Amino acid sequence: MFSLAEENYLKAIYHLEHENQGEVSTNAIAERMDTKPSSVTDMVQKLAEKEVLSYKKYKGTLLTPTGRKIAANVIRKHRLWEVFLVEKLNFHWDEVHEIAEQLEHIQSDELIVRLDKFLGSPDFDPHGDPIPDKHGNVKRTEKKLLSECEKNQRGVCVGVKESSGEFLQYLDKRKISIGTKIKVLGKEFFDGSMIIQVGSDQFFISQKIAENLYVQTN
Amino acid sequence: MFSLAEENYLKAIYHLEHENQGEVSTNAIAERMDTKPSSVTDMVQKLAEKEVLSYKKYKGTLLTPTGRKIAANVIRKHRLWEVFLVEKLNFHWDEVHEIAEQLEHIQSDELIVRLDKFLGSPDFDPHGDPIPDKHGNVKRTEKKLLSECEKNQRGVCVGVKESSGEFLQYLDKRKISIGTKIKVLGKEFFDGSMIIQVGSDQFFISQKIAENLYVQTN
DNA sequence: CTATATTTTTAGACAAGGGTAAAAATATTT
DNA sequence: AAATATTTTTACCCTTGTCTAAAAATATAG
Ligand SMILES: [Mn+2]
Ligand SMILES: [Mn+2]
Ligand SMILES: [Mn+2]
Ligand SMILES: [Mn+2]
Repeated sequence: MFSLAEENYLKAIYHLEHENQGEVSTNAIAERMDTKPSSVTDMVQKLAEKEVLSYKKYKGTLLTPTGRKIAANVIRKHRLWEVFLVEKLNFHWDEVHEIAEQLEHIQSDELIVRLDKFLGSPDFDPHGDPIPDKHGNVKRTEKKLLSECEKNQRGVCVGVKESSGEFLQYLDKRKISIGTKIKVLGKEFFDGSMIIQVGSDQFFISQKIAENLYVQTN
Repeated sequence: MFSLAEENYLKAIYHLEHENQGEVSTNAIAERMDTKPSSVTDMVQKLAEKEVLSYKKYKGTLLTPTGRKIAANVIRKHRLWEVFLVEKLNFHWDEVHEIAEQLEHIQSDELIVRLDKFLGSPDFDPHGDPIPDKHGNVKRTEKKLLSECEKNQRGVCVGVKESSGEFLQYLDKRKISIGTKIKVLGKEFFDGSMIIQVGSDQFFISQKIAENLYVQTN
């Protein structure tokens, strides 16, 4: 029904819509997909024909309900496969994204029904991101960046914004993973750096770290 | 390294080489891959450039050792995924081939190492076909078609030649699967039909059935 | 040993997806 | 309001993998 390339466009536009709250520009898509704006224009016009997104020249695009559902399903598959890779094949959470990028395009509804059951119908992937249900609905949780927390606030790590290997490996070294409790002991206004407590360890983190860690506060 | 299309050609040629013991003709490849001879000529010339097969105009092709290894690895992945689908996701053996056709192209050596371990390093797939090892070596077992058996011979079902849904469903109805013991009670020379015993059931099978069931005799 | 049939290759076209360069539209400065 | 900068689109080309039609090579029959 939809080619690998089309699925990747829909997924990228879905994510950009949520990040930017509104129409998605041609350039934004091109940058995200690491391709050229002219290629994006072509594809977006094709997808508009197929009625999975609305497009007006020079005005940007928005997914239709159909398009959003297709995109959410690809993301569902991506995240379920990531759970499989970590939980069943014992991959580390920083090793699974590239493989899931391939697996998310396998076409078989029954496969996903069974994979989901096999994994115990997980709600979140190994990076703390919510797994859309079979109808494309996502349970969005209250979360904020650690950098938005104040001194003495406590939170539980629920996800990462960045998920590069380097960053995830840093978190590992600091023994931070999904579910880890974090307390802000101090915050430097000049550079946004913090002193935090993780278990019995206390250490310094830069603003760059704090800006890429999602926590749920109570 | 090799595209999905290229992998499929190598796999088809690998199988044809084993079936026909020798060079594989352009037409044979076209028929197997459900494509046109002219397309095959194009692809075969490209693969010869890449030195995964040898090709002389009008003479047919043979895989090089490199080509054979690549093909065996695709087959390894196909069969390991089939084991996964049947053993872990509880698919039926007649439902897994199409999905494995997609999964066999996922590119990640580490994934296959771990999948193999997760499955307990199986030697055979759900249809009784041997799984090549990581070097591309296949343990070929002594097996023959049930149609080649004589009256009163006993054998164990070790595989199927056909693996269409219809055939596998027929076998199910008759309670025949890999490992099932079969005894030939009678054989009709006129049409090749047989009376066989499976467990406590005795029934008639046509030659078409007997020609598509592999057994190991002792 | 020709004549015919079959197989295989070549030549040219097409669709998908992507790239360059230039034109057109929109945004931002002055 | 013009001038300039940026974004977006168009026009055209490229690669992969496919197809049709015709030409060339090989195999088969008389
Ligand atoms: Mn991912
Ligand atoms: Mn993830
Ligand atoms: Mn199969
Ligand atoms: Mn099989």
